[in-house]
Amino acid sequence: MSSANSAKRAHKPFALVDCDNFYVSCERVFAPKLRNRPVVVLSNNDGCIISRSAEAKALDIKMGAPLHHITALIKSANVAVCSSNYALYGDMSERVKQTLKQFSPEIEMYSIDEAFLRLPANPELTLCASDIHQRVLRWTGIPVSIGIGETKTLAKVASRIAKTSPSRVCNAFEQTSLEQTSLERIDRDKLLAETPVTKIWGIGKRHGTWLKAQGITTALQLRDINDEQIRRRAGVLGLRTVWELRGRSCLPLTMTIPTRKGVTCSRSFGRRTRNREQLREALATYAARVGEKIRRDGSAAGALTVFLMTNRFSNEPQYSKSALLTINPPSDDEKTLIQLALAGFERIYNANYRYQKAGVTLTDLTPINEVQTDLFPPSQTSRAPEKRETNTTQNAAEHSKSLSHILDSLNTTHGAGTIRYAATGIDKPWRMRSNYRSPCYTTHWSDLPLIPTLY
DNA sequence: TCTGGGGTCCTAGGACCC
DNA sequence: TCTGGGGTCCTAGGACCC
Repeated sequence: MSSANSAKRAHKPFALVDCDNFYVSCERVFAPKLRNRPVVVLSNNDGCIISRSAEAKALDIKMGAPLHHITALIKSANVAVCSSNYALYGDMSERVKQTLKQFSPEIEMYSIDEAFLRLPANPELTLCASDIHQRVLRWTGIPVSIGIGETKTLAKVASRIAKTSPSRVCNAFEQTSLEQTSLERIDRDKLLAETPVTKIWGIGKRHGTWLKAQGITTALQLRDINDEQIRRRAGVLGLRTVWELRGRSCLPLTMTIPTRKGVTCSRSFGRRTRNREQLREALATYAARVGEKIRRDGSAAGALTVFLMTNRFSNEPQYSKSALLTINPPSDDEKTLIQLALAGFERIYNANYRYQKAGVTLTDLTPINEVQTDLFPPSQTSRAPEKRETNTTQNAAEHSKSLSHILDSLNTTHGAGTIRYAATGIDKPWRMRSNYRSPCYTTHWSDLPLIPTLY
């Protein structure tokens, strides 16, 4: 089969730069005592493991393992445990991005810990990748692995191999027109043969199981599958993955941040609750938070969804319900969003269940300055006495909107939650757990690391 | 007692409307 | 001989990603 060789070759290689054990690496930058020992970072609510150091992986601690399942091992192996600290990780991610921009203006931050780069065609690709590795490590303290290929999917495959390579680089780009000088270039068929089909970007559990049933267990076999067969089963997305494995680039670099379709804030509670007031407080809090997010983006929401659910792992009766409310005209106003969330809550609340999780989603987002105002506002059609009243109503709406922005600036300057609506609660007994939280070393003045005086 | 959160895209059935 | 059909909205869930 020569499809890999006959496929049209992309002009410039894609590199995937992937931070190693990113959250653990961030924690280690400012806490050297965490180096050379097993470390794990927990999900929100201190629920399960979402990042592991190499030492923790060696202990066979699994990704996604619930903390309470491995408490004995944590203790016996002296594993350091951190709650997640997204303010720190987001800031470190930005530093990595700024460093990578030195190497190519064509960069896509794909996730908090991964970036695709389009590198200039260069006979010394492997050397260039080593430079990237060195500089990111020196400037940010974060170790990265780098995979290179004709397509994003091939770069991903290569980056997985890079993780186990001493140089942390795997170059799978087939350079025909350029002089190949690197000794590290890998035979791509061999690379694909070593990659289990379930490790390919875009192939999840379900499709992986089906492929195995067809006798397809490696990336090499998937690359050579019949187009129609994969399209029928996995749709155009599956077909695209196969073409990408053949070296035909279907997924371009997206350098502009796509406008978001929706924004969600949802949390599991510290403990299950059926308490109406607590649930209202939680939902008001989540509504306030999504409001903050869209105001930061300069968007207004045209719809709000609120949802409640019971614990899916328990034997208790299950209940999961959502309510969608339209916001007309679209708004970013905190008070409006809180009121709608609470109205939605009243539609779905059932006191017979204990709830584990709740959330608020905003959708139909439009730029705030493009929001259509009402074509026939009451003030234009009503007579004088009513006119005064509607003006008052409109003023109240304007007032409330600017109030939201004042809240934002106060909370930005003086810390989150400085000023907030009383509906969001005071004690918040439903709040999630976060018992092992590290300081916000890089984003809070009060958390700046201090260097002790030595004399 | 204890099992994350935030996304995108797709499908599918029922209600409802013209 | 014959039970229309095409659109949107809502809700729910599946599949995938980090």
